Amino acid sequence: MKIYEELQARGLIAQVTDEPQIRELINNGGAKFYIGFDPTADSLHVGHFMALCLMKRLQVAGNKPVVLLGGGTGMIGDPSGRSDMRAMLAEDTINYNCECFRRQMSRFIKFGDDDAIIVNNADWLMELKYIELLRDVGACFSVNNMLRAECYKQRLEKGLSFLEFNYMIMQSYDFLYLHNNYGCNMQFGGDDQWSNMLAGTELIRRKTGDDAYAMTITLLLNSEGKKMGKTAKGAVWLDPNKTSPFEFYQYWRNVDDADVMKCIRMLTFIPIEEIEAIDKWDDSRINEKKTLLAYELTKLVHGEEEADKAQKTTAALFSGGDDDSNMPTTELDAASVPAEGMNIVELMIACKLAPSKGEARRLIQQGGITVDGEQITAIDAVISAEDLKAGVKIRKGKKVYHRAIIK
RNA sequence: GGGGGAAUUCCCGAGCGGCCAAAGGGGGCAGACUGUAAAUCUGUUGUCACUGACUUCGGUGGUCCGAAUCCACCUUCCCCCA
Repeated sequence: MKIYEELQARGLIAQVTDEPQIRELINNGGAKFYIGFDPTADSLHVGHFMALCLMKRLQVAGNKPVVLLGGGTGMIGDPSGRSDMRAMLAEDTINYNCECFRRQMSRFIKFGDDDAIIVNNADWLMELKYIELLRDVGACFSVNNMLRAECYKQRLEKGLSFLEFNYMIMQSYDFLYLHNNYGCNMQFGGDDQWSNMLAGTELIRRKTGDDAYAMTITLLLNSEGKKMGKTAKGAVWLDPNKTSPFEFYQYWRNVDDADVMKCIRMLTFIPIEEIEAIDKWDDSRINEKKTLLAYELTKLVHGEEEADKAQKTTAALFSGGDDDSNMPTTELDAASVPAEGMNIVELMIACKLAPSKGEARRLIQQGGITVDGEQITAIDAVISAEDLKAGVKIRKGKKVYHRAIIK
């Protein structure tokens, strides 16, 4: 199976500008393609991960990848598909984020002259002269058309600043620049980027007469149509300091039944034939599928060792083993613990299991707190200093485990 | 440039000068049921020294015994006309 067909089989392809051409190009390793990443945070997330995986798949098939860091476009902020304006980022923050991205990416993609290359659009966008750009590029854009773009729909109801309106032009300019200077003939991106990417191919055609292509990756949506990789607390990050491998593992272990196969297809590198076989498994093996998904992904992102640890810890917690070595742990300062022990409410605050004492009490009153397997019923319960020295296992609700120990 | 409207708690959104820590919904958290799923039902959802006190309704001042509510100015946003 060739790469295009594989991407298709995995359900990764959302939209393409010219299917026969693109198929031909990438199946024969003829594409020099780029994917842009705007440095909106100090860590990559799952959406970025999908793009990086795509990059890898295409690279293996002989195509040349270009990573574009959006040091310049990050100064503007992409309004596509958003209902309100992004917070404007300071230049320092953007540069810092770019550095973080670069470091994380090098774990997934091999950079070098013969491998992937990485560029930053700040290098050319920041130099642009306003009037010059307007005459050179601005003349090629129809405001009427831009306003019709799907990606602005929500924003036209609530308000779109001129700053953000220019994002599409900058992204198009990037494509043109990479086409002229690096021989890029294709752009990939999330499906929300479709309008921006089309504008780029259009601009290249107008300025150079060359054909360039664009293809978008299906956004990873759950069965309710919401973006996956988000939790109440925010995104699921690839940075182990922001989302621990255990949390990462748990996120995927907990996906809805309806979404498991889609995730396995789109996110893992398990061969298609195997995936088809897994898809035929009996419903009673649904949890096996989830475990597989969680393990595979954790392995890809954090490495085999971390994946093993996360899996072991999970087995211990949910199936009654006793390996708690990988559990999130709070080390208490011996001096902060009174000789007679520590109040449970205080302990929960110290472990950040509750943001306020009120909430800690509520959790206890509702029967949501267990210490070393015993449910706590009184809000004035005290955990003895001896127990804390040995380390206690606190469980909040069904799935949150935490260990507290005096160091 | 002219005219009109809006800003409330995590989000949306109600809110008579005192009975407002502020209706309702969403989301979150916990409990029951389950399979670490979904759906459903129940409780809960500002902070603390918790029958009380304190902080909160865009910002700053003011009126009043008392302000989310009234007044002035400021900031931001939306709509209509140009």
